[in-house]
Amino acid sequence: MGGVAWTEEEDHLLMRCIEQYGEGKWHRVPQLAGLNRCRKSCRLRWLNYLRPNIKRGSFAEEEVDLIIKLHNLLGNRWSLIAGRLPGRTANDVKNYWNCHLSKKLDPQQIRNHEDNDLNTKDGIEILSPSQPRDFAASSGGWTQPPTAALEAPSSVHPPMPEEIGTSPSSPPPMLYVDQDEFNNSNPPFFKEDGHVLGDLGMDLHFDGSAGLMQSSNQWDWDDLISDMDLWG
DNA sequence: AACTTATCCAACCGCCGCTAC
DNA sequence: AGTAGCGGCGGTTGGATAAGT
Repeated sequence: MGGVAWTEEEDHLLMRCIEQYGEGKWHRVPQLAGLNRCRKSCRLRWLNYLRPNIKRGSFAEEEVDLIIKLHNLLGNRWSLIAGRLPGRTANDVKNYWNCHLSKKLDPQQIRNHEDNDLNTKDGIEILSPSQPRDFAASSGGWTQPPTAALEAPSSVHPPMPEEIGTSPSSPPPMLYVDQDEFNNSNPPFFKEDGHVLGDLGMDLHFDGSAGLMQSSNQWDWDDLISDMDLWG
């Protein structure tokens, strides 16, 4: 393996420690469990192998399908993708992608898959948010509508979740969308007095002058991006 | 049977954001 | 405001095993 493999005894010690003290406080786990492992190794071993209800074995067809869709939406955000696959870990999903899908699916195949599903829905193109982690610093963020959105108003641009609602000073989440698209759209934009009421417990407001949508409350942007999948 | 190559996947590494001080 | 410590994440590594020659 890539590193020193865990022994049965080590697994036992770790499991007993978690049972006794619970998850979290990983910095204390090696000491509490009497393990000669770093906090990260303990956490990883627990999350990827020892945790209850972990599904092992090959991925079902539906799971693979979902991985492809979610990867299209979320990029390499394996923990988020894994969150939508009960019993699967981020490492599992990542490994599966790297071993199977990234090789078997060339870009054109992935594009075809997207076209058949949710990426071109009612003329609204959902772009993959595969932005760099230092997106805000490198591009100045999206506090102003990006030029591309103005030039291509039919696009909806999901911003990076990291840029949204992560601190009190963060601007509210926004979607840039053309007003005609908004006015003529079927779900996912359920309109009511200028507000957009999806089935996600969100209240989105369309600002026609700015050409953007904005939420009136804090909500999980990752869930929106993921749940767009469910609107199909 | 022996060797080489490809594949799989558990584990490690380095970085990031958050929080407490 | 600056910093250290922490949890968490994604990328990469490398050993085991399967498949091919």
